[in-house]
Amino acid sequence: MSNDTRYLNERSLQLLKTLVERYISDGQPVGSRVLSKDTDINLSPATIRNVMADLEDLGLIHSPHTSAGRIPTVSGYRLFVDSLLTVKPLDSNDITRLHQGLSERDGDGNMVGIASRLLAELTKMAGVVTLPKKELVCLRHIEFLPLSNKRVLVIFVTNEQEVHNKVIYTDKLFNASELQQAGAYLNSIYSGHSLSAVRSAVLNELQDAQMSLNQGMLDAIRMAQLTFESGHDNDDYVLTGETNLMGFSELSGRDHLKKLFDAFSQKQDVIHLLDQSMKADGVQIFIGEESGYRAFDQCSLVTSSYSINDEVVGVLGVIGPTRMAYEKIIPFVDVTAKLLGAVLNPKTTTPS
Amino acid sequence: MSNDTRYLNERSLQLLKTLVERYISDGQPVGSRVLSKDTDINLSPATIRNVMADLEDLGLIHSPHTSAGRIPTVSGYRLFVDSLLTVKPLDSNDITRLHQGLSERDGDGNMVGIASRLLAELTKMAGVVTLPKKELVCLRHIEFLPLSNKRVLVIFVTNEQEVHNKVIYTDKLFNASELQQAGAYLNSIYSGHSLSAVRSAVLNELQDAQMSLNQGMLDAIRMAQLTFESGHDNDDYVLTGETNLMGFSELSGRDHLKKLFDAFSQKQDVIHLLDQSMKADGVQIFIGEESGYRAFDQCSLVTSSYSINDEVVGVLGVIGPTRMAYEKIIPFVDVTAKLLGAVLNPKTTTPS
DNA sequence: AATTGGCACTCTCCTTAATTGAGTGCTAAT
DNA sequence: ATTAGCACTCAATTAAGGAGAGTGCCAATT
Repeated sequence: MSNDTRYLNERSLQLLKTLVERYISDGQPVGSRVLSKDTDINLSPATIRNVMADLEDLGLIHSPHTSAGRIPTVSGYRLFVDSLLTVKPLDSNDITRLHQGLSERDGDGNMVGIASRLLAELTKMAGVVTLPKKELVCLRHIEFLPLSNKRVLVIFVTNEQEVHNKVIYTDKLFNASELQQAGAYLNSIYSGHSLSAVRSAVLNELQDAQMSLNQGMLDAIRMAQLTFESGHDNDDYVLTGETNLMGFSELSGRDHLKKLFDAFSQKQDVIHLLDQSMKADGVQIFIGEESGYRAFDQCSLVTSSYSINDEVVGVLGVIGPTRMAYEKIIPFVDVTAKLLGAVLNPKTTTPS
Repeated sequence: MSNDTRYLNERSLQLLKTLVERYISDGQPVGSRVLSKDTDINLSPATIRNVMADLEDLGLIHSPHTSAGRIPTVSGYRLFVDSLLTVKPLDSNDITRLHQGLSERDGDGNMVGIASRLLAELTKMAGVVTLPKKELVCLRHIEFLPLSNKRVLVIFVTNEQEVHNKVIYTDKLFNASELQQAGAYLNSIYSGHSLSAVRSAVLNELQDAQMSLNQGMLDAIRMAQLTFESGHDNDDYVLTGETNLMGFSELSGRDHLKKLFDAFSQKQDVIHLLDQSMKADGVQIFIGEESGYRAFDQCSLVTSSYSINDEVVGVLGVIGPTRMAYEKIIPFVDVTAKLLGAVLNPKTTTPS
């Protein structure tokens, strides 16, 4: 199972590379004959068979059955993406679409959702984007509107332009102008602070119960507490384009898709997987079983963390079949992550 | 093809009813033998075969092939839902879930999205909800925040608690307090008006160019125009739970699902279909080909319009296989529509 | 020593044929 | 009007027989 290139000469690697490329584009096990024609090295099928036997011994390829061609194993894919892949520059069409989508947003929706949709739409696979970490999301503006029955609609804006809203239940009845003052007060002291900073500051204020606070301020802080008290990020990520996965024959093994979609709605496993790639920055790839979750056995996940001001705040990526065009997807995910980071940054202007 | 009950005696109808029920629950063509055992009328299979032959002549049922049982035709289903169906009272669990979901909203999201998700989740099919008509959505609050590069983030609240946001591009640079004043001004004159009223009022103001307006007011009105100028409702409906449809074997005829999902993303046909049921109020049902769109051949659509203050403003519904449990879905859609209407109503308190 | 042609072998896929079984329609008996 | 009986039809399952693709190995070639 060693995927060390030491044991392989140039020619074997070249052959492995074209084999993987061929399998990715055709989806059929590739045999010695087609490989002999496809590659520029002129070798007879027999010779190629010898090489392939070696590659199989190393665990890089295997045949589904005696008389089929070979397909890459997970290790084979791994070697391919790590050492053999020639990444293509990003399609210029895609670049424009990305820029457009992330800067001119026409409809409702936050950037995270938009990014996810773009990933899915342009790759024709599933796109996933985690919500930015609370510690690094900063509050820009908060506002309260009265509803019936002591309920209050809270609207708050984070980072550059992410709008959130939530309904809270207050202890007493407030009128519109009281709420407006509360909002103004909170804006004056907390605007620019991270959400988690606001949360702990609020808790402190309430505990200390300083006499320097008048009733209105106390009410305001109490409302802030209700607003930020616990996960407004129940849904830790936004996943779109699941239906794109239906098109791939290798995933349509009946309950395979079912399992996959179940995993998506559990969220548990996906979150864990995405968390892993939070640590490293740059593009990371999970191929097939590497993820460790059965539901993703036939899938690959290409992720990249995205950052605000050089601090990693979230992860985004693409989920598709193992047999995906890595050379295009990798730069695509990379660029998207960078653009999303830029557009979320509250301090810089978005690149035009 | 007459589905007039005149031509059928009580017994035939009873038989048709149990046949449809049986087919809905089992998904298998039902033959004379099972029908003879299932129904309380004691009849031999032979007799039942005679009756079935009659029903087939009337176009209410048909066999897929010589030696299979019978399945209902579209007309058969139609007669069933129109005259034979015994609607079940709504499951009490579902009622609680609906109430919870539509009153306590914990996360982000607007009511339309929430309603759609509830429909999908509780019926295990696909849920769809159109956005309320602009003419009847009233503006409650509007607010502007500065972004970089002459861009302005607009946040506005409609009806009771629907939060929208949008980025507009202004002609000149505004600072935060200018924008705040503009918001205050617009709130004072337009709050409580319908969106379309605001739009036309704004246009008038700009054309008249009355001297009674100072520069700040003009700027405010100009921004209102940018905000409401054209469809912020590009996406005319919210569809969720598409993936639930994957589970139904009768839809999984390979490209059948593909066609269906294509239709969903086109939106065109779906919108047209939903518009039709906007006219009537109460629950409406499109069975199979009745919809007129090939993609929905194997689907039924159960819809109901929803109203604010007795004015129909939108439609919501459920999409599933023709073979669905109408007796449960119909009241479910009905209730959901009423609840959504209530919760959107800006003037009343939501029912606890 | 590396490469190649030749050949037997294996295994999937496709087609054809035979068997089974569920359900019908018709007819004659009740 | 209902029912039992019976011949008939047709999908679904199973079995068997190629056809085709690709391999592994060995001996011949460079």
